Amino acid sequence: MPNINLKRLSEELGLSISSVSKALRDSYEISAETKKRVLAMAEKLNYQPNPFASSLRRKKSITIAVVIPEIANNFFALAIDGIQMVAQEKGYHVLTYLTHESFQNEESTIKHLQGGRVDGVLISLCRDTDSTKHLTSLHETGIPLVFFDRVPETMECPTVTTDDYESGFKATEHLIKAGCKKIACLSLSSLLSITHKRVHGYQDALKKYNMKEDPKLIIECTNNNQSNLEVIKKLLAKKDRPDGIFATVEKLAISTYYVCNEMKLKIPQQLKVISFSNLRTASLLNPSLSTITQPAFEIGKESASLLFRMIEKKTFGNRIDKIVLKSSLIERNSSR
Amino acid sequence: MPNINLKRLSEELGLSISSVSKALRDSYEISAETKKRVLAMAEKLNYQPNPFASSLRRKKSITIAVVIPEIANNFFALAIDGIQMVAQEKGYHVLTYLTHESFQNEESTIKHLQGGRVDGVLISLCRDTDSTKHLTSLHETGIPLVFFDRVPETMECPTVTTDDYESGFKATEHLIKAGCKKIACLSLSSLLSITHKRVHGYQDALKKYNMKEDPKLIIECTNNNQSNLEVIKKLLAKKDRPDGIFATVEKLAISTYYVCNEMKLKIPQQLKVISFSNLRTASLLNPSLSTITQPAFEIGKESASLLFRMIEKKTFGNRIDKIVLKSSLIERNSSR
DNA sequence: CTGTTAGCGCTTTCAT
DNA sequence: ATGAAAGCGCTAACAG
Repeated sequence: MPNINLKRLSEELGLSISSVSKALRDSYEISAETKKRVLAMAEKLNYQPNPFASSLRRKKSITIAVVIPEIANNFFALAIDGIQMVAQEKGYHVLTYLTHESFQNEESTIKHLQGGRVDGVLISLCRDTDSTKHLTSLHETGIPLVFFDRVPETMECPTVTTDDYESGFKATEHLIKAGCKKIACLSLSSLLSITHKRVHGYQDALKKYNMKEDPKLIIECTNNNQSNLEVIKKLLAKKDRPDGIFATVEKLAISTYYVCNEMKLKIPQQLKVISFSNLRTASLLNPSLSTITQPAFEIGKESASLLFRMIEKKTFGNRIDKIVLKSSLIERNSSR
Repeated sequence: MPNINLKRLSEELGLSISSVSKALRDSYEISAETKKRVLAMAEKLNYQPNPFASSLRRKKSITIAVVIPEIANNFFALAIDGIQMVAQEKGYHVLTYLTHESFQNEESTIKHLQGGRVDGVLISLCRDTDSTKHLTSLHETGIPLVFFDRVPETMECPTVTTDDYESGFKATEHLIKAGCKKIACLSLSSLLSITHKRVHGYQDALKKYNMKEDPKLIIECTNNNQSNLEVIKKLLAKKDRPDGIFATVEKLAISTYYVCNEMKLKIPQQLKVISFSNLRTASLLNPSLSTITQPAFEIGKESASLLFRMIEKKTFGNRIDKIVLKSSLIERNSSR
């Protein structure tokens, strides 16, 4: 902890503590002359205000929290980048919490945040979240809360998402047009808004092209990578294996690549794969991969901007913003 | 901010504030009976302590800061994952700051942290850092500081790094053994410990195999992606272009892939590339890529563990830890 | 324009 | 075993 505080500064300057405080906050009550002296002395002694004293008194922390399932994930890393950019502009600090897809972690994190440690919370739900009690409880304490990407489906709240349904539809359509007759869909969890909607788009695309939907082809994966690999392997080992795969999240696409690699299945000749992915180098490393790329950085920026509007009460009364951004479909020569 | 505090709790229970406080901290001065009552009431009213009051009083924040150049970067994302894991175990909060490779940002961030907002700092320097004044200043306030990966070379301090010199040596040797006659080296900045050491390894490998070192083949890149692309393009457009490239950081490898893609240069037939990379899927997407992979997650864990040892004063007096982990060289069929 | 004063909510002696 | 009281460092009325 720093040992040089307002008291010390004021003694050094022969001023009262409050005058020094006001000078430092550039109050109109203080003469330009004094301000200069104070600033100079603060600089000289390398004065750094104690943030806790200030937060305690002013009842604001100049800090926001970001709660996400994981960080070693291109989407979330980019989103955080966008969030940090906005936060930095506003002079806010950013606390990051990882839930590792565990509802328990999410719950306890949110509970801790009710202590007033932050002025606002950005959150992307974990795959197991099936209750919103902790979230409404946080909301009730008056702390602004914005959901991004993985949002609750049964709660009125501000959200920033992408066009999941449309993207799922288009991705599937892409595979159909590329000649696929049997398309599997890898989903994370039916509880999750994103996969739920993406799968719905998949189903409707099949319907549109009069392809019958086979429930066994919609595979709900777990949070265990090993078991996901096995399930995918089993799927692709079948004689009548699918000729197309729609992976609703990047991680499952990577698992698919891995299995194909192991089984010597050629993409796209033997299996066409399309996935949500923010692996920006994927098509550089393998030019035949089609992806749906979310504007992750923009999602981060939009979410943070919305949150700050709420913190600064610049958003009206009980208006609830729902921002939807567009993903981009990057089609490669998978039809070749 | 929460409205339910110790005062309210104590009124509800008919106890004094201090007794309630002690009960919640499980003090031996309080009877088991009372503790139970207090805990129950705290639970019932969903009491969350005000972290600022506590921090102000106890002069500790239960928070650490992580200062890194960027987050949309596989190495740093994984490192943060490791850091968060340890921090979470210890019940600490994690503040993240991005410098975006700007020395100014780094300086002002470090300066802010002198206010006592955190109990310790983990930092990986930005490419332009050429002074350690801000760092020694932070150190002098008594806040424990651990450097990881990008560490200062002119300052006695605890560090967690990988075997950069050896890896650079081996990577270059790999290219030489694969038949390369003219090997270029893409460096980020000579100010940076990691690239400095990696380039040194490159130079010594050339020496060992009696290949003359051409200073024009050691290319110091900038923080501007566009201009890096142009430099690489120019390098590869030459009639006597190199037949091997050693990229000291992942970003430059990706730029290289990109240029090769554009110029229709085949990797590895026409150009062998090896790079530091934590793009775990690289070889999945293109099986001919060789990489040096750093144990990023472990680096994060080790750094955080070391920091906590320092915070808890479990590390002796003026002992300075220097932890070096090993990278792994993943050799692919680039010699074919 | 400057100073005095009363807390913010919590921890921690020190009494009882 | 419990309570009274001081104070962490800062801000914001309110006086002067």
